Amino acid sequence: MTGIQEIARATGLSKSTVSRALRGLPSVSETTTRSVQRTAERLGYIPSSSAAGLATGRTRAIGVLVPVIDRWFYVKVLEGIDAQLRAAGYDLILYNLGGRGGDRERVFHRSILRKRVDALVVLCLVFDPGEREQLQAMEYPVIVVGGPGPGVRHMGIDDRKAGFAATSHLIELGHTAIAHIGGEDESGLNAAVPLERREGFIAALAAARIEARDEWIVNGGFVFEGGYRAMKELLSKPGPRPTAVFAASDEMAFGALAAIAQEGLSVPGDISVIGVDGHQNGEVLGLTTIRQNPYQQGVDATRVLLAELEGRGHTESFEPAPFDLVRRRSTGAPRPLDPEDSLDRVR
Amino acid sequence: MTGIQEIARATGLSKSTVSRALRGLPSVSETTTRSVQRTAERLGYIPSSSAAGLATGRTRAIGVLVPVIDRWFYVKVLEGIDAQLRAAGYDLILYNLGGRGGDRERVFHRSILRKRVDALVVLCLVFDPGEREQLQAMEYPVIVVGGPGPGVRHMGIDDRKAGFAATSHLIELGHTAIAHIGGEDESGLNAAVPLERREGFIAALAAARIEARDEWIVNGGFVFEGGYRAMKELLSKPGPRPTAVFAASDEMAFGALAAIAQEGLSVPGDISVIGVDGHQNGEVLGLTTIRQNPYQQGVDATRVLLAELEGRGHTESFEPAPFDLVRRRSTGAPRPLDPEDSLDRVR
DNA sequence: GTGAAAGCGCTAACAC
DNA sequence: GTGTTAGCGCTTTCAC
Repeated sequence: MTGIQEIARATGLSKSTVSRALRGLPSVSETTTRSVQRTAERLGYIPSSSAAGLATGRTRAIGVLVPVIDRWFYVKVLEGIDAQLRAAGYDLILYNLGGRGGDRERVFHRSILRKRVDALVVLCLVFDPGEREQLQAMEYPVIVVGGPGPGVRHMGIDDRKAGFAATSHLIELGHTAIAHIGGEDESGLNAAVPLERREGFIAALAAARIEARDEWIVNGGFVFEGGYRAMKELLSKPGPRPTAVFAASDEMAFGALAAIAQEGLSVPGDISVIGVDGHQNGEVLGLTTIRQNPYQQGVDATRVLLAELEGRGHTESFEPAPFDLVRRRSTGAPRPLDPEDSLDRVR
Repeated sequence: MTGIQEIARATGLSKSTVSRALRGLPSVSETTTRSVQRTAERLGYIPSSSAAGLATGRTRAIGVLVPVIDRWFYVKVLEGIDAQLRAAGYDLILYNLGGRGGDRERVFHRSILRKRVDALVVLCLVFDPGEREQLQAMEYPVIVVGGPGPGVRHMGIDDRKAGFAATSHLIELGHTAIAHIGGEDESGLNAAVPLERREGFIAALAAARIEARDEWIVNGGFVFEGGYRAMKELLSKPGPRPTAVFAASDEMAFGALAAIAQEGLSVPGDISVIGVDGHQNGEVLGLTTIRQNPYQQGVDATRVLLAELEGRGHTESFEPAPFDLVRRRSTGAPRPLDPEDSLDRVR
């Protein structure tokens, strides 16, 4: 009900001065500013973001486009973005594609295009050419966190290297029978991350002259339950059993650990497990992992966008985000070979 | 760049007709509507939500206020809200308090109060009187999902009954040495939920004439790691060991299971565990739980708000949301007593 | 340091 | 079914 106008009337000032005072512009005398603020408070003034948005062309809101919400990585990035936005006084509009086929069309055609936001952070999505065109068309800054895609700059770890590092860790421990739980991300939304981690896996094997077995590469869909099922599948296969598993995410690794425990096997005695992410629960569970910092990635991405909105600089590409190996008790050297095998060797 | 005006010019129609056509109002001829839409498409027209918002007083956005993001329950409710909002063409603005002390002030004074949203869904928060006043002041509909608080209507399960049901299940199995992992929600934001579940626990014990032991009520902060630590604490205490544990959330129950496994004890042989929530991972892990449906609660809450925004009806209070007991392998009868005890009994 | 006036892009009476 | 006319509540030149 109360607008800037009423405050103007009440203070005997003009609308413009009130507006300036409310925004804390330096061109207003301190006395005036204080008086305006008091009056605003007293009258219960509530600014209208629509009006301000219309006048300035800025919404002071940033959109975040996520494939699905229910995933550790996305939540952590979201937290980082949110923290940064809060500090800057921006609001966060959440666009959830909601999994496979979760009408991207709607998001691209209706929501995002409404000039609701000043910029967009996209998590782990690869765009089709039409969508890229759309993004280009609205002129605001866009940044992808999490998986590289053609035509859009992105921020995140080098997933191929991460996969390589994880696998190399297992190899260094002496493993040669190594499986991989990866997968099409079940949300079907970004092929890049799972693919690259798998490539790293295969490259590491190749570098050690270990043959990759197709039947030891299974799909865990990047979720706990998927990791569990994938591990069960690996354990139930005829023939030799892998002595180590590289899971492309910690959540899948947790599932794998659950499956292993349920089968009465021990970790790392029977099987070593390594994940990727640095999920906090890994500490308690003793999961060795390739740790990254999605929260920080969210923070950094947001910083870049905010800087651009304020007209300071523009960055076209970024250093890969850092990751490191955290050794815990889920990985160890493989069991010494069976007696007969050993004898074979000795001969 | 392109506004409704340009379309008017290009089609030779008036601004108003274009506006109507764009919104698909029935008072416009089909021919006109189609022509307008084509032209809009051709010119790459992007509507301005600020302008529409200013003119109508509606933003077509709904705010969701969460204590923290990183929690299964909140994420599920969020998913439900989001699905409903998408269907209705509304955007979702996420206000994250970000844990204890996560400047509520900012949210209340700056963001929400900017008329950014038409309505507000609040997850599990209890407001202080000042905040309630604020909420009242801005006239839009508010609904709380998850924990009852004074002065605001809410939707969710009866947490006291849930706690009672969980504990009763353990008692029915024959347990009398029952511990509780609950806690101040570490985000410090809503006392109601943990308190009520604990009350239910105590009431169930009382109903069975079992004495509640203070040292068997421990704080798990509603997170996995907290559940783990709480369980460790319980196991390390001198004196008799509980034969069953009621964890106030599944995430804490998972942590408890991890701790139990790590101590070399068996479930439910040595200790039974029951949780609350119906977390999907509980299926794989075999966790008995009091299942609720936060997704649906999100959907329902949003429906109520949208209905009110469209002027159809207003509901002041709701039936408690349903829950049910899901029996899985984490609970069972306690071990028969020790021989000597049995002898004692026999005598 | 402050004010007057124009206008951001749309919607909503009200006419016709 | 379509056009005309006012605003919605702010910001922003441009004056003074």
